[in-house]
This record gives sequence, structure tokens and C-alpha cells, in this order.
Amino acid sequence: MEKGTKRTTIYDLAKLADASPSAVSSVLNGTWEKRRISKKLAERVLKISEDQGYAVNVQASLLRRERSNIVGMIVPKYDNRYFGDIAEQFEVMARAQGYFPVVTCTQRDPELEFEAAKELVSYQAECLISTGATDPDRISAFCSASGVQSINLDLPGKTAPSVISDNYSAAKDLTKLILDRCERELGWNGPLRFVGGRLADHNTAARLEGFLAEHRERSISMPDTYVMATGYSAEKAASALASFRPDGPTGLFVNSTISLEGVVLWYSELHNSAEMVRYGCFDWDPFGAFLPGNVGMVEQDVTMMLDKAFGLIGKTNTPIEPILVPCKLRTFPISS
Amino acid sequence: MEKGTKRTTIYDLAKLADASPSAVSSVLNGTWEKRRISKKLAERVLKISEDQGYAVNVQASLLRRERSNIVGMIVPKYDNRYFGDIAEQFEVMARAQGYFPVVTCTQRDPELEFEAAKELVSYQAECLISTGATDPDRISAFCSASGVQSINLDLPGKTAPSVISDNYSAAKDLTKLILDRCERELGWNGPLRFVGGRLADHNTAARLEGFLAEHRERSISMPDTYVMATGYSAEKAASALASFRPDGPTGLFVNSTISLEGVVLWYSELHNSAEMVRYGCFDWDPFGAFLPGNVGMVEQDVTMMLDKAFGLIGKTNTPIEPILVPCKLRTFPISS
DNA sequence: GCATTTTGCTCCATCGATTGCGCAACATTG
DNA sequence: CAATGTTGCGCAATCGATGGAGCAAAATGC
Repeated sequence: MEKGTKRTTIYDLAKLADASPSAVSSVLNGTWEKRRISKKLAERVLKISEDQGYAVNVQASLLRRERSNIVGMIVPKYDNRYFGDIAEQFEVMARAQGYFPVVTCTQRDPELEFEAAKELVSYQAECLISTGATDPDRISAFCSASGVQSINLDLPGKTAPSVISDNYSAAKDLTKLILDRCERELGWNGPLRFVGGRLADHNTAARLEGFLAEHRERSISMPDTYVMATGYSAEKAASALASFRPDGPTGLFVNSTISLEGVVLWYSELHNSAEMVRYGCFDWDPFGAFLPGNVGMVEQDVTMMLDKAFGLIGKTNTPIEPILVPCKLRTFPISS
Repeated sequence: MEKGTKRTTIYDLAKLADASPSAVSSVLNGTWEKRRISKKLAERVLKISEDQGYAVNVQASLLRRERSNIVGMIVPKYDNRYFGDIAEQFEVMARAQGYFPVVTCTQRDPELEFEAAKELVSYQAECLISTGATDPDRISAFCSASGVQSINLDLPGKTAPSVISDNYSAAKDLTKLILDRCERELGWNGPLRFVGGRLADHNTAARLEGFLAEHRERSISMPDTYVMATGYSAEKAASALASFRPDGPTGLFVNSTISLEGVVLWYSELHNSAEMVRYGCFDWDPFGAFLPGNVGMVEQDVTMMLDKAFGLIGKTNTPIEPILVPCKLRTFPISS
């Protein structure tokens, strides 16, 4: 059992089984019938291998083989359900298709993103999915120079195929929902405030467009100060709202669950005037339905996005035009 | 730039730089000064390497080297903030210490857990951290046979060092908080109901002990039916509570955020009688503070747990007695 | 000018698994 | 009994990076 510090190799097993390393190798990787190894020897080898706690050295194996079966993914954070779902479902789907998934989290740091991408390429990943990368094209360029396929998820790139949510339509629908509820429940007609996200981000920009379009269709004019794209942080959202104490009905379009944390904190400090506030959030969280004042959330369709992304793996003639995936709008009754 | 389908190797770079592969290798891995390669050649090689989009073949490199620098982690799910934090902080700390982190998610499936552990060992991981594994000892046994260090996190094992939360004390404190608040706000003295988790799990068992101990100290007797360890699922928690329509004050100890989802759903359907219900949850979520009826949550100290776990890496004389890390109790004012 | 040191590189074995090729031993056919 | 076929397995090259050993050329010492 104990091998000191060295790991067991096929050479060790070969000695114990009184066979050649090549026979052992073919038994362990399942090609023994093709190589006409007797069942007797195969069973002997398997037994010894289990007794010794043998684990193949993937480094050596991959070096010799042509394919690595590794698919890499980079995600910015694990701090919300959306990216958590993506990572988890990515792993499940990858395994189901015989891939070895490696997910790494890059803290929204452009340099770390690039370093992580390089690392995954170094591990001979066959494909790299960049989720919400700040600079997807830089990663795509590196991958393409290394002959590795890259796919963008959640943020479009110009040089690799992309799968993204239909942010515009979902934001427009959510805006409609919030405005309708404000009208029905508060007798108030907007305009809503837009809280969170970064204007430079493609997704925020697309959502803001949908938000503005819905207002335009209703001929509601939008004051400049109502757009508060304060970034991805609960504190920033809360402090942007801090000075705002509504004296009548009001409504908010919240651009991420992390911003929602700040909004809810602000909301909870309104006390009496809170019942005149309605909001909705672009992003989903299971506790969202129970937050007072929350009329609905947009849940991105992670399963479909990943299906589309996996559908692109191995393909060569992929469209550069982003593949848009519809979102699901969840509406909540107002909590009493 | 384009190399057809093959990736660039040091042999390709060597030809382009008119140098030997070993010179190229030493330039790229930073040992060139030690190996007395001229700065001139080094710069030439680096330039060419960048132009070619070269990425080292880690497979080949690790095969030759002695250390892999890979530390593996398995986590059950990414569907709550606790495991998300663990994965994220693990990656940050690992990188800070020069390791390459590989995290994989095993869906609470014992077989997948073991397979994932084997895979990480196959990748020559130097250490494997099993988080919340259903059968940590099986993984430890395999690792030890392969000469790989293993560490248990969040769940104790008998054959490898473990770092876990002090579930008993935190559960007792949370129970105390809920009982105190029930008494103060509802004039009611328990007993509380215990919802969620699996009794066979070490953590649930320890929490239940703390829960019962606090009741015992207050001489509150506990009916058998009040312990509803229905597993880790929102639906199961909700359906276990479905038939329970409190006609007076009541209180719940909720054993995980996933069970809390079910509890909150149940709570939201109580309407008028909801104001006579108080609950607290063992686990933390940023939206928890805003859920009506929630008096407090236990936040496990992920940073300290990981610090302790990293402190064990590379050590040989590690204690088998679990290292207990205190939790943080967050208390919330009742939302109006 | 010759011996010695230093500089700057190359050669080659090696890590562990894989796989085309080939070679005995045995079985079958005529 | 010779010719042919089949079974069962081993040999050795290979994947790409690494690093100890060693060798020629340049620099230095006397």
C-alpha cells in the first residue's frame, strides 16, 4: 500500500503483475481487448491496480494522447445565484458529454482573467468559455493564436462566437411590469430610476436601452439623474440612493442582485414611506420573491445558454453575431 | 501566427530563434540566468514566444518536474453563499500562495465525489480539500494510498485532519436568540421546531444537540415531531410544514438557506398569523436580514476556516481531532 | 603565448502512458 | 509434417519540457 512518497505507476504494477507496462496500460485504459490481452491477465492487473490505489498520471497520458477532453470556463464571481448556476450546470453538462470541466473564478479582474485563460490553455483545454469577461476579445485572440476554441458567454465578443441573454427585451418587459404595477397599485406613472451596473458594460447598456424604450413608448420623459449605474456593489447602490427619501410613490429598476442588496437595505430604512415603493430586479434570487416591494425579477435561462454554448464546441463555422437567449420574467404578488 | 491545428512547442520556438530547445525552455521558465543564457538570446526568445502566442504544455512540464502546485477542492453545490464563498476564497488564497486551484462541484453525490477526487489525484494534485463530503474517509483513504494529502472542510473525517465550524455552540446561541425573541416579542416560550438537514450528517447532528441543549437548560420539553430533518431541499421543508398552520405564537430553527427557502414560502402563505412567527437560520444569505420574521442567521467564518485549512497544507503531523472555528451570529431587528 | 577560468550554449536522458509493429507459441488445415 | 492462421504479449519510439553534464569559444591571468 504505502509507497513512501512516490505514486504508483504502470511500471510498478507491471512488475507486480509480472507483465509489461504496455499490457498494464491497455488494461487500465480499456483497450485490452483490442490489443488481445487475455481476460486472465486483465483481471489480475485490475485487482493489483485497485489494491495499490493506482491513479493514472493524467499529465503523462495527455502528453501522449491527442485530446485532453478539458473544457475550461472562467467566471467573474461565485457571489450570486446566476454565476453559481452557470458553474454548476457547466460542470454537469461537461461531465455528461465526457469532458473534464475546469472552472476558475477571476474576480472581475482583467489581468487575472487573462492569466487564468493562459493557464487553461496551458492545461491543453480544448475549448475555453469566458463568462462575463471584461475583455473577451483579448482572450479570444490568445486562444486563437494557440489553436484553442473560445466561446463567450453572457457578454458578446467581436472575434469569437457569443451566447448572451436577450437583455434588451427582458429589461423592457421588466420595466413594463414595474410601471404597470406602480400604476395599478400606487396610481403613479413613473419615470422609474435605474440602479446598478456599469454603462460601459454591454449588458448594462442593452438593459438601459430596453428600460428607456419602454418609457419612450409610454411618453414618459427620463431625467438624467435617474440613471444611477453605480457599478456592481451593494454599498455603492445604497449610497447612491442614500439621499433619496421619496415623499410619494416611486419605482426602481435594479440591475443586479448585488445592487439589489443595497436597494433593499435602503428600502428597509424607509419605514412608512416604503409601501409607496415598487421595484424589480434584473437577475434572480430565490429569496427575491419574499422581499417586500419586489414586483418581479428576470431569471436568465442558464440551461439554454449553456446548451447553445456546448452546441458550439467543436464547430468551426460559428457565427460571430451573438446568439440571443430569451430570459424568464418572474412576477411576484406584493407581499402584505 | 497560425499553426494549423498544432500548438506551438519549444521546438518550434527553438527553430525560429535559432537556438536549442533547452535554452528556450530555460528562458521561458525563468531559469535562464542560472543556466547562463545571454540576455540577448533570452529577449529574442521571449519576443518570438509572444509573437507565436506560445503557452507552455503543463502536461509535459509537470511530468518532468517534481511538484504540480495543484491544490484540488471538491464542493457539493454552488447554490448558496456559503459554498460560493468557500470556492471563491479558496481560489484567491491558493493563487496568493502560488498554487493552482482546481475546484469541482459534486452535487452531493457520493460516487461523483469519489470520482472527482480520483480525477484530481490523477492530475497530480498535491493536496485535496474535501468540503462537505458525504464520505470523507473514503476519499482520505484513496488519497493516502496515492500519497496525496487530504484535508476535510466543513465535515469531520476520522482519517484526515478536519476544519469545521463550531456547530454546537452556534446552534445553541441561535436557539437562544430565537427563544429570547419569541419570549420578548410574542410572550411565548417554545419549544421551537427544527427544520431541515439530515440527522445522519455530522453538522445537523451537532446543531440539533445545541438546539436541544438550549431547550434543556430552559427546561423546555421537546416533542419528537418537532424535529423535522427533511434533507437539503426547499420543497421538502415546505411540504413538511404544509400541514402546520400555527394558531398562536411559534418559532423555527432552520438548518440551511435551502431549507429557509421552503420555510419562507410557507411563511408567506400564513398571511395574518405570520406576525406570530419567528425564525432563525443556521447559514447566512445577504437577503436574510430583510425577510420578515427572521430574527438572525449564523454566518460561518469562511476566511478563518480556509486559513486553518491552508495552514495544514504540507504539514505531516496534523491532528485528527477536528479544528473548531467559531461562527458569527447575525441578529436582525424585526422588520415592520 | 600558453594555461586556466568564465561564458554561452547544446546534448541527451528522463518523467509515465500510449500504440504501431512484430515475434513467439499454439492451433488448425490439408 | 509443413503451411497458415490465431492468440497473447513485449519492444521501443513518442509526446513536450526539463536539467545535469559537458563542450567549444571567449576572456583572463601569468
